[in-house]
Amino acid sequence: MSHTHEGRARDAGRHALRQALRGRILDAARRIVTRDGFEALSMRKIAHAIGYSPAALYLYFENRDEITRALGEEGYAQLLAELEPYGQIADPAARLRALAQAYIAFGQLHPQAYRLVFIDLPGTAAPDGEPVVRTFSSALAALGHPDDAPLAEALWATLHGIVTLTLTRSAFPQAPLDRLLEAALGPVLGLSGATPRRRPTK
Amino acid sequence: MSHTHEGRARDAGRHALRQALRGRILDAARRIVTRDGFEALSMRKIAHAIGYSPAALYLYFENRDEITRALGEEGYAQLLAELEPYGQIADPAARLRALAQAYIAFGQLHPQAYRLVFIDLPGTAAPDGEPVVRTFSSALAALGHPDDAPLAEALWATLHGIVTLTLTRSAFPQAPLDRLLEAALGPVLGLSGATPRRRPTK
DNA sequence: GTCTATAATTTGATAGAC
DNA sequence: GTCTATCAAATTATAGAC
Repeated sequence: MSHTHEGRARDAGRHALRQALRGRILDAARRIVTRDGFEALSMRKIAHAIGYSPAALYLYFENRDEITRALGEEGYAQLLAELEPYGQIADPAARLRALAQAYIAFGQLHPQAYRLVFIDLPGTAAPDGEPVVRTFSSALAALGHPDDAPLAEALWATLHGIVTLTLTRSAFPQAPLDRLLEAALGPVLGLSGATPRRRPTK
Repeated sequence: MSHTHEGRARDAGRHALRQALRGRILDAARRIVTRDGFEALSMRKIAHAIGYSPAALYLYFENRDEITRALGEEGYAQLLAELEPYGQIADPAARLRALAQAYIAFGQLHPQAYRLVFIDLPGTAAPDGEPVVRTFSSALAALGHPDDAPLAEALWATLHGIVTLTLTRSAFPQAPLDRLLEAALGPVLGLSGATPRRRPTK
């Protein structure tokens, strides 16, 4: 055991190198998934992408699953990070609208990442509830729907449905996205007569 | 060429036998997908299940894709058939509610079929719009939302989101399903004060 | 029509040399 | 640490005998 001062320093160096290589492996894996989808990911392709042999990967990751799990957590964190700034908007209606738009935009911009996190990988059960739902919950509370968990989950389902249908059904949606969002959020945002952009009755 | 009377009769017989075997192949394939999921489907397993060699399947189907395509169309038709009776309900609100419940129930009862149709297989672009959307559209029209295509698509997205999140995220939903549905449909069904099952203000 | 045999790939993972 | 070589399994699909 190398528990001298020099030993510790050496260990720290090795650790940093190890982390660096783990990072390169994940980078390569992410590129493959982003470009060709989750199905196309294989240990061989990752190894080839970083100029190593397939066997070398097993020095840094237990197996393939550990790599995909890391990618999934990364993607989920990225989504939350993307939403975060919009969660700061003061006006509740504007906040909810912006969050919903950002959620859908993430799905459109990173379709493979979205698939990976919400379709391909088993849902990592969060301890204190899905963070996405909590984000929407607080916006809903500010809108006069305090602690309306069902509404928050329904809203999430709607956004998730819009993203996934867009990803998998070429003919969806027929209507423009902002009309869809309006239809989905309109009722929540309020208000009988306050529907924006109503056609004049002629 | 056997274009005699007897020849035609023989052809008809062969055709019937051929169709019967196609049916047995699809039955076996459906059982495999239903039990183990789309990923588990292989030509070998189908062949083994019906007591034939893998090569024999290629006499009845061009390739694996033709089989999965058939399964997909079948599953979609099954969903529509399941919805159909509820589409006949006279009262518009009851009709919409029943359709939504039936849609979700289908997803819960046939999770692998639902995955196959709406996740695993590329969406078969229907010529005159998604039949599911048309079903909801007509119910919405009867509810005072005539030709509100965005609303119908948003509703479909919500139901699709509920089904797929239930399928893929073990912790979804937290709220009971009927509360979710209420939250999703409440605004569409009407009505400011008409929310059913409201808690007494104490 | 059906089967046997097999080609051509691809995969995850490991043993052992260096 | 890294690589070469390889195992053990799968897969779709086809050629050719019967």
